[in-house]
Amino acid sequence: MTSSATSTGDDRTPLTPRGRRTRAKLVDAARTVFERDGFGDARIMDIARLAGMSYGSFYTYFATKEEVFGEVARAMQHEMLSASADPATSSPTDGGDAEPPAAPPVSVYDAVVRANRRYLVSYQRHARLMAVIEQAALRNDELFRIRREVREAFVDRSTAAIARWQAAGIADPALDPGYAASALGSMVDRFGYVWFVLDGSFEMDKAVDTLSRLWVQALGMTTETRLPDRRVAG
Amino acid sequence: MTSSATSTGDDRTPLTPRGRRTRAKLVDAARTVFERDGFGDARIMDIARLAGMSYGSFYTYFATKEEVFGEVARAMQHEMLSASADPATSSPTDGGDAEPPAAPPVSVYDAVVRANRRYLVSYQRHARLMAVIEQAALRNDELFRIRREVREAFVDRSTAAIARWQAAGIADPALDPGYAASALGSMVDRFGYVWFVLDGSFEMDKAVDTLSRLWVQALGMTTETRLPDRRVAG
Amino acid sequence: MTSSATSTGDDRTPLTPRGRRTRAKLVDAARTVFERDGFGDARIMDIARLAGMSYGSFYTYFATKEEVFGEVARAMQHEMLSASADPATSSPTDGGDAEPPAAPPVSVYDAVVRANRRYLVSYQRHARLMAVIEQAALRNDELFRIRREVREAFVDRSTAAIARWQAAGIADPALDPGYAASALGSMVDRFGYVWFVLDGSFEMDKAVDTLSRLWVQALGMTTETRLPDRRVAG
Amino acid sequence: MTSSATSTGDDRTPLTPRGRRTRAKLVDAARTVFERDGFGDARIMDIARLAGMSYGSFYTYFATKEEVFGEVARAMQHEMLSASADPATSSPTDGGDAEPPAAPPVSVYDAVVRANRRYLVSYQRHARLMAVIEQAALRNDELFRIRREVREAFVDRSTAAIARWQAAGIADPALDPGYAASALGSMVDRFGYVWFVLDGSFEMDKAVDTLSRLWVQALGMTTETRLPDRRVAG
DNA sequence: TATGAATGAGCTTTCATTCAT
DNA sequence: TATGAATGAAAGCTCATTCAT
Repeated sequence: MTSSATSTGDDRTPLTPRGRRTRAKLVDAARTVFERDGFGDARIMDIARLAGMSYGSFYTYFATKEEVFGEVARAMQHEMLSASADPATSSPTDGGDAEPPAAPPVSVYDAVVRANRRYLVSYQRHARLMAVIEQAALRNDELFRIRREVREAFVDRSTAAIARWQAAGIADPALDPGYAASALGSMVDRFGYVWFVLDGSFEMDKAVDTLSRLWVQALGMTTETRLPDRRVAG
Repeated sequence: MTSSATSTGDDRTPLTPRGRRTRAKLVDAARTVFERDGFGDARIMDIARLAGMSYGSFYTYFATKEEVFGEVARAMQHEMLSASADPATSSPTDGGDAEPPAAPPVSVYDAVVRANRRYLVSYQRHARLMAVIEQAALRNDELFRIRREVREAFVDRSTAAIARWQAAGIADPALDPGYAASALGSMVDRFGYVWFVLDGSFEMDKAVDTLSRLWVQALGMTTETRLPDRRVAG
Repeated sequence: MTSSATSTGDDRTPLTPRGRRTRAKLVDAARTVFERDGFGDARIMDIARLAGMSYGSFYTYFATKEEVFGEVARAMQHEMLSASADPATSSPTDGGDAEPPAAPPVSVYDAVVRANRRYLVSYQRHARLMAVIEQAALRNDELFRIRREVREAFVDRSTAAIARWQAAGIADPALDPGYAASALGSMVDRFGYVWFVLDGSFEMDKAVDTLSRLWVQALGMTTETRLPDRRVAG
Repeated sequence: MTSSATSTGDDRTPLTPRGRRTRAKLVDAARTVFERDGFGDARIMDIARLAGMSYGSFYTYFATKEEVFGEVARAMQHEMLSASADPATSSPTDGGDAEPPAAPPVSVYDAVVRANRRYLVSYQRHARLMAVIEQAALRNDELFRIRREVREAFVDRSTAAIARWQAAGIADPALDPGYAASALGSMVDRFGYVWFVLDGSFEMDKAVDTLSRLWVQALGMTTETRLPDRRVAG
């Protein structure tokens, strides 16, 4: 259980539509079971039973529990990643899938509000599973690596934005952009955890406003500070 | 008569000094093993062996694996709690055990710096175990309760401080103190996790400075803002 | 009307030429897999895959793994049996399929040399499979019976020859023909096993010469002893 | 199942007399079960049940089925090896354990008779297990190596004896001693197999006499040929 | 016929916990 | 108390065989 969550090389790819349906059912069921029980306590039999089949069928599609978990985890990480674009890099064309086109933000605060709301909404949907992945990553090298990469992708975007704002003279120049990005990213991330996993009681609009206000003020800006012109900063 | 043993109803409570020593060895060993392997993968046999005894002896002192884990967890939470006093409530008399007496902070920033440094230093020592407890808490009601209580103790102190600062007119009155305290507490907490558990590479002085600066600025203060007079606020 | 299918009661008997070809492919593949993995570790799936078909198809032709193994075993025993004719009973007309007609042997030694060479050459081709059958025969009554019958056919031929040579006054009369035939048959048989299965290093001509020399001398003859007239002995 | 039958490094050596007794019971039971079912079909549960305990206890003493099999196999190989001393190397002092001191053999035939009888008696006791080991050796490298070493020890002794007899002018100089030793060893070995495993019907005295007579005559000697003086040959 | 998905008996192995000494 | 042997519930995984298409 220490090294890898990838396929063993046995070709278990289903060949027929029926097989694909069955496999999808298993992945769905696996997600539910992992959310409920965590990785270690999840039972293959529970997954199969929830998917409405005998446990032997699980092995028609996956060699190990790790394998199906890796699939569930990768799918979720991808969703989280695409669901949250950093305000500094977001542009009118890269909005999320189902989101209605909105007017581009003019203030830093507006941009941060949008990003934080998206992140928290996404977190709400995935909270339990993220906690489970977090756990599992501590004992599985591949998951650990994925976990770090995802985080770094997030933080790198913020780091660049902060540096840009410092260059534009609107953010506190005394702050190290990397440290600050990591800290502020942690703030939102952990707030989501406390809220949705530890069952804190918060209200969405107020949470988004508070986090966003803290975010911009922490960097030495106000809720009125306007976004700098990207063409100048880039 | 050195072995003045006090009898209790619980027959697993060690009565003699020798028993107490043996029990302490087991708790130490358990902590090491839980840190290394997590709760689920920790084996009683490893704990007993590390404590230098046969694993049958474990059951002389603890009824189950959960029991010893609870003890390890409680001990750690206590250490964490006492090691980190909120800057707003800290006074010259409630400093940590071995800490040299320092001049009382005059600025909010100084107070926050002290608290954050203490928290991070403490986190460094307990990082792995905290991650393990976090994990276990998701599946164990008592641990979950402990976890929330500790967090609330932290947050409550910060909440009170923020409210006080708002009342004193030095902190942004638009912020909900509870939300802000939770968010900023999350920031420091999660930063520690990223640093010490996910192996981020940071440097202590810079980390403390950045977190503290973000903290006070987020609340609408500066690194120069002076602490209000407690006698007025209380 | 090329597919003149004859119907039988056994619904697994292939009726069409195409079916017969498919079946033959399975038997070939089975032999390869049994040689490589033994009976217990051979997997139906490997057999089917090697035969170039889905493993469900296997059951169109064979009801069980035992069944296909029995077929492979019987085919091999037949090959071994026909490949090695005892020197005493061989005549110019019963030579193997592809063997060029040779002058009939005049000495016992010549006849034994021919038989032993044929046996060893045949053994070389079948060594692994024979070992596998030997193994399986210990747990399967039918295979066990086949195994004994084949052995007895060999030994009976030698027994008769030795008795004839004793009657002709050229072989040691103190020997029991049955015991001697069994012992000398064992010698050649086991030599083949050691050579081809246990990977002993021998050289064909020298091995044949040594075994044949030992064989005739053991019976009290020399490499010069001439074959008696069959008409007299018969 | 392909590589090794050695211990895993976990120390499962029993520490108390009770443990040693239990372990011995398991080894005995394992031998019985392996003889009856072969290696592949032997069930840990059957072994434990026959030893009169729960199957969990098996794992107190052995990590795997391979491990206990290796122990059974090694014990048997050792018994076989010590039970059969080659006539050429046997001296009045190295007789078997329980054998009454006998007058030293004066003829080659006498010496061969003794060795063959001992070998067959020993084979009779171990026949089934030897067959099982033979099988298992084909799929386990360590057993395969042991198997070859034991065989080579046997054959080397005979090879040396034959060479000595050739030097002394009493054995056929046309024979390669190594080939001849391997062939004649195979003869006795396989005869035992046919007799005791395939249930041939033979009678001990006659079998020993026949094999011994064939042995000496095959080498160009008679039942009267006297042993050469070892001091001269050595 | 051919396919490949579905099934579940059957096995190995782990390890928390109990118990006899 | 301390020891370490004994126990068996639980789980993972394999693969021969059945079955729907």
